Amino acid sequence: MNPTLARRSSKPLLRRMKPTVSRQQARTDATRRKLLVAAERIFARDGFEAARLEDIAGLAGYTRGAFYANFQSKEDIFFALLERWVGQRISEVEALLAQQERPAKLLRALREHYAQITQDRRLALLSLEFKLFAIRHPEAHARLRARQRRLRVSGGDLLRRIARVAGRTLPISCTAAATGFGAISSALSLEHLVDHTMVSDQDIRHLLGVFFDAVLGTKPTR
Amino acid sequence: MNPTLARRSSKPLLRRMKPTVSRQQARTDATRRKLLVAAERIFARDGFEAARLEDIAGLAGYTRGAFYANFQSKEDIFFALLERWVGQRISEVEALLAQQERPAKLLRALREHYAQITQDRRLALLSLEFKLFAIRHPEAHARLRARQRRLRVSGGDLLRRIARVAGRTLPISCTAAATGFGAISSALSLEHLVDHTMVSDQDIRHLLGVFFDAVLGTKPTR
DNA sequence: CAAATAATATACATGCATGTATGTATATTG
DNA sequence: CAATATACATACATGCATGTATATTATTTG
Repeated sequence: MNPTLARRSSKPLLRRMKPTVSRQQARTDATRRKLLVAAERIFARDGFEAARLEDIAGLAGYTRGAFYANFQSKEDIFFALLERWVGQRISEVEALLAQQERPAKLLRALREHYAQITQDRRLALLSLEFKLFAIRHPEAHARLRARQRRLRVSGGDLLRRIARVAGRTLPISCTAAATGFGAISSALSLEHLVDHTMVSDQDIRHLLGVFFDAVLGTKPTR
Repeated sequence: MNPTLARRSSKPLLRRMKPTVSRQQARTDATRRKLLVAAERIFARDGFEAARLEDIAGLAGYTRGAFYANFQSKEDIFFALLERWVGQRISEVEALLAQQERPAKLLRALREHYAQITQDRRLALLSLEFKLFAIRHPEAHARLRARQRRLRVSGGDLLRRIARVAGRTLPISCTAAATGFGAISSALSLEHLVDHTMVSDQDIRHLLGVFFDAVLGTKPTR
C-alpha cells in the first residue's frame, strides 16, 4: 500500500522480516500502471477488438512479455481499466459533493464538470467501449453494469442533493437524470468528433446548458 | 435500375439486344440485398471489428464465396450498408417533411419518430459503429462524414421548417439541433441497453420530451 | 559479491479470419 | 438441348494476433 516508505525502511531495519512491499513490487506496480495508462490510450484509439496487446505494451515501453506477467488477457486489462476509471470518476463526483454547499456554485461546478467531460476525447471513446462491451458480452454484462451503476448512483446522489438544496423536484429519477447527463455529454462529444462542423463546441455548451436547465428546472438561462 | 420490368420484357421482346438486366442480375441483386440485411444484424450484434464475414454470409444463407462475388471486403459491405441506411433514414425524414403542414402535428410526428428510434436497438448500435469507424479511420472519415452530414442537414431542414411554421427561433443552428436529437436518442437508447434499471423507457420519453421542448422552445409540456 | 529470485524479452506454436483459386451448379443463348 | 456464361461453394494459402515456454536481465539476500 505504500511502496515508497517500505522501500526506504526495508533494507536497514527489517533484514530478517519479509518486507511486505519490496522494491521489486514497486517496479511491478509501476509497470502495471504504465500498462494501464497505455491501454487507456490504445483502447480509445483503436477500440477493444482492434486493440493489439503489442501496441499497449509498446506504448508503455515494454513487450508482450511484461504484459502477460501483469495481466492474463486483453479482457483482463480491460476490466482493470474499468475499475480504475470508474474509481477516478466517482472520486471526481465525490469531490464535487464535498465542496461548499451553496447550490448555485454546485450547479455551476456540475455544469462545468460535464462541459469538461465533453472536451475529453478519450473519455468519450473509452466509456463507449465499456458500454459496447457490456452489451455484447452477456457473461461480463453484470460485472460491467455493476460498476457503471455505482457511477450513476453517485452522480444521482449529487443531483438529488443539488435539487434538494435548490428546492427543486426532478421530473425523473435522480439516477435517470445522471445517466441522461452522462449520455448526452458523451453523445455530443462523439458527434463533435465525427463532424465538428455540424456541432461546434459552442453548440455543445448550448445544448448541454439547455438540457441541464430543462431537467433541473433552473432558469432558461443565461 | 429497374430489374423487375427488365426481366419481364427481356425474354420475349429483345432476343437480339443484350438485355440490360437479366434474370441472373435479379438473382445477384437479391443475394446482395440478403447479404446487406444479414450484415446489418451481424455488425450491430458483434461490431465491425468482431464481425466475421462467414457469419454474415451464413446468416444470409450463403458461404463466403457468395460474399466475395458481391463485395470486395468487410469495409466494402460496411460502406454499402451505410449508403443504404442513410438513404432509408433520409427518406423517413422526407416522408415527415412531405406530410401535412400543421406544425403541431409535425412536431408530434417528429417527437414520435425519435421515440421510435430510441426503441430500435439495431439502429442505435449500427449508427454507433458508423461513427466509431469514421473517427478511427482517417482515410474513410471524409466519406462517412459526407453521408452523415446529408442526414443531419435533411434533419435540420425539417427542424427549420417546423420552427418557422411555429414561429420559433432555435437557440442553435438547425443542423446542430438535429444532431443533438440524434445524439441524445441513440445515447439514451444505449444507456438503456446497458442498464435498463437506470433509465426506463418512460425516463427516455421524458428526457427526450424535455430536451425537445427546451430546444424547440415549445411548452414545458406535455 | 555470489547465489537465488523476480521481472521482462525473445522465440516459437497455435488458432482463426481473410482472401484466392478452382470446382460445381444454375441460368442464358442460339 | 447443347454451349456458354454466371453465381456460388469448397478447399487451400496466408497473415497476424494471441498465448506459452524459455532465455536474459535486474533485483534481492546472505
